[in-house]
Amino acid sequence: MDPKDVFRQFCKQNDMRYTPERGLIIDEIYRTHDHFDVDQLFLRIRKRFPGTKLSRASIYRTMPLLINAGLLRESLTQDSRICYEHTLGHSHHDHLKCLKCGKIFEFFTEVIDKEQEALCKKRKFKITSHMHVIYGYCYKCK
Amino acid sequence: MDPKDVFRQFCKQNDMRYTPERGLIIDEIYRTHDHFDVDQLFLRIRKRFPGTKLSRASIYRTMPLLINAGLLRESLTQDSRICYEHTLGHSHHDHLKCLKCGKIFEFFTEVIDKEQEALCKKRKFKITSHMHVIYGYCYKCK
DNA sequence: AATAAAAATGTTTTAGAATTGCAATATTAT
DNA sequence: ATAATATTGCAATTCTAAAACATTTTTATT
Repeated sequence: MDPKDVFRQFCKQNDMRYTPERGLIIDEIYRTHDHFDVDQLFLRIRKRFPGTKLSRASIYRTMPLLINAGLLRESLTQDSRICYEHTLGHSHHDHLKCLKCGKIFEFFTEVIDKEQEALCKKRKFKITSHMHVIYGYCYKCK
Repeated sequence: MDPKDVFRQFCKQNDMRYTPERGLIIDEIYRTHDHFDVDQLFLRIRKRFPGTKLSRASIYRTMPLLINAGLLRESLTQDSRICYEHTLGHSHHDHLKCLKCGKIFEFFTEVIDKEQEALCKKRKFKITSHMHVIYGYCYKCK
């Protein structure tokens, strides 16, 4: 399903407007599978569409909307900036982060996932999301 | 082993001074098992010892020292503030965080720990630390 | 004990990301 | 077309964390 359609739907349901700026933001977010922060996204859009004058403020204001719409989630924070990654068609995963080169690798294991669920069930804790990051050195840097 | 002794040792080894302020900070950190951020710690010390005039700056400067000394680690970030928890006598664990009441629960499972190690071995990734937080609603709030 | 050298402290600034206020603009509904 | 309302961009503000710097405290040496 197209993320922009999802957001159009979401806008209708919440008395919000699907604007060109928001469309632009979603476009750029879904153009790649990379993690990004607000400033990087801003610069990427600038570069691709030198004519537009989309402001950082709009991006800041749009992020929580996209999160609520289920299109985006906060990912692992780098250098004190909040990082995001899109969720549609991007299967669930967690991260390995190299402390030397800064590179981020994704991982997923059934075992951990199942164990998480079992654990929460036992504790009567209703999971909505989670964050799991392993820090260390990648095969190149260690 | 007493955390203050550990830090005294650490100071000796690194040409640093064990000052009353640092002692005060360690005392307060080890008085409870709670997670805390710099401001909370500052206020706690203020309250307990109204006479002292320890500054936030000193606490900010002391945190990395305690981390290097192995007494403290960064824990889960709340509301954009860095949170810490002491490590001595506080066995390794991860966190469940309730999105409603804000309460933090600790958990540990052998299975997840082992799986992490296996996964990193396979990928030739050398682990130094990790962060694993599950968000959701606790048994009281859901 | 007195003094010099070094480290740590508190106060005040600064840096930077994120948020907000507000006037201007764009969109929607009538 | 017009009124009502949401969204935008800019500028100003907030807030945490980190310096700068002069002062105080501690240590080492005599």
